[in-house]
Amino acid sequence: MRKNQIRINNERRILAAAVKIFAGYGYQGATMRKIAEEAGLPKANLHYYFQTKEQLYRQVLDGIFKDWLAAANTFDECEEPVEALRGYIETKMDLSRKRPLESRIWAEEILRGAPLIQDQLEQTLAAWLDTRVKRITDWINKGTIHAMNPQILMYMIWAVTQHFADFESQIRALNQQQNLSDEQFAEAKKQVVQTILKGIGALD
Amino acid sequence: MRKNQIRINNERRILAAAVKIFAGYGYQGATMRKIAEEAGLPKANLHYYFQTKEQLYRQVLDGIFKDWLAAANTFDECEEPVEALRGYIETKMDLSRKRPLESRIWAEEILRGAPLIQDQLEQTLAAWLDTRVKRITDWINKGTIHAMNPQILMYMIWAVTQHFADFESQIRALNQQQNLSDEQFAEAKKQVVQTILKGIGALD
DNA sequence: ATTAATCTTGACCGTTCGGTCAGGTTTTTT
DNA sequence: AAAAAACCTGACCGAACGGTCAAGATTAAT
Repeated sequence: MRKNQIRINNERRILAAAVKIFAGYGYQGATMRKIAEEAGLPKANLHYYFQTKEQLYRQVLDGIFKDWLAAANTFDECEEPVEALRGYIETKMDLSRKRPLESRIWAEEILRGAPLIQDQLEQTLAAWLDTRVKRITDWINKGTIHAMNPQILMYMIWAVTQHFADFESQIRALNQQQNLSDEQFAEAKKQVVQTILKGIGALD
Repeated sequence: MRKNQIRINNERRILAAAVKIFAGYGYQGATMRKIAEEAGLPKANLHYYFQTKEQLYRQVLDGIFKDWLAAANTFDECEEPVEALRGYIETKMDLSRKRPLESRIWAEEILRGAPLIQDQLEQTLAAWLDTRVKRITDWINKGTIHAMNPQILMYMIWAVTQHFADFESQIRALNQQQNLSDEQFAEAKKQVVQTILKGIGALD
């Protein structure tokens, strides 16, 4: 069942190029020509490995979705809200720092109304969210954090952490045309964690 | 200098249609045909009022940018951080609720690297941010709120408030395929204000 | 060594894109 | 009422799009 090495290599090359181009131009703005150029392959070759542009795009989205869900590991492993939420927020911040392109592709897909991943959102992501909501509800019932709507808390965490990837160009324009340095980003990460944890009453 | 009423009417119609189509499909995905259809005018007529697609898009962006900046009125008028920030956050939340299309167009523009509005970000928005940063710094020096990076606080506010417009389709998928009701949105608004104000030490 | 399977690619196709334009109609000015 | 200005629009254009295909090159299986 192991695929030929040639296929493995070329599919990886094409997917990597597709991530760059989709992130930079959006689904409609990305063209098979640009992706082919980025991958260093003739356009017809792309259609040999991926029949259509939409199919290629779907595979890119699938990869992103898996990273998305995997980021919750720390959340699940820790008992107390401070460790669990700090770990989750930090992991999501690191993901925004290391894979901003993927975050932007995801954001654009949602922005357009999630035409291709609505099912996954309603099924997989909804179930994923449900189990985390239950854990947060437990914390609230124990009085470890303030009473609140757990879903809205998750939205806030997603919004803030992904903002540093999705709105990178705006942040750069407001930071003397420089991307955040590692030090600045570390400061941002710390402040985000601190503000949210304090905001929900998990600290002090 | 007053323009003909015909021109005023048609430009408004076209701009309204353009907002819908640009928000729904993105800049590249939007076509002059779709905008013309939405406006109920022949395509050639659009080019009579707006020479190019890019020019039409620029005017849409300009309108959004003005609303963006105007939302800071409460922020400027209030003396104390609790009133000022609560007012600003609530205004931004209301804007997300009432004009989600505009928020999405803005988000997509930033996502693509702000190719058309980089200058405005670096000039106007940077100056705008600067004066608000100074006010927040004053509060910090007075000890009214915790020590922190004011810019990052603003990023957090923007991220969270705009998330409810930009990621509406994701929120809907996680809310039994229903958009947030007025009651749910009011709850979200309250929780966002509460979490941020508490998070920066402005409450208790 | 031969066959079979996989991979590669330039040339091509129908469609749709943003944009143009000539010529007619309507509105405003005189 | 006549002239001028503004407005309207079907038909058209070159360019670029996603996708196809036949024929050759390369690799794997026998």
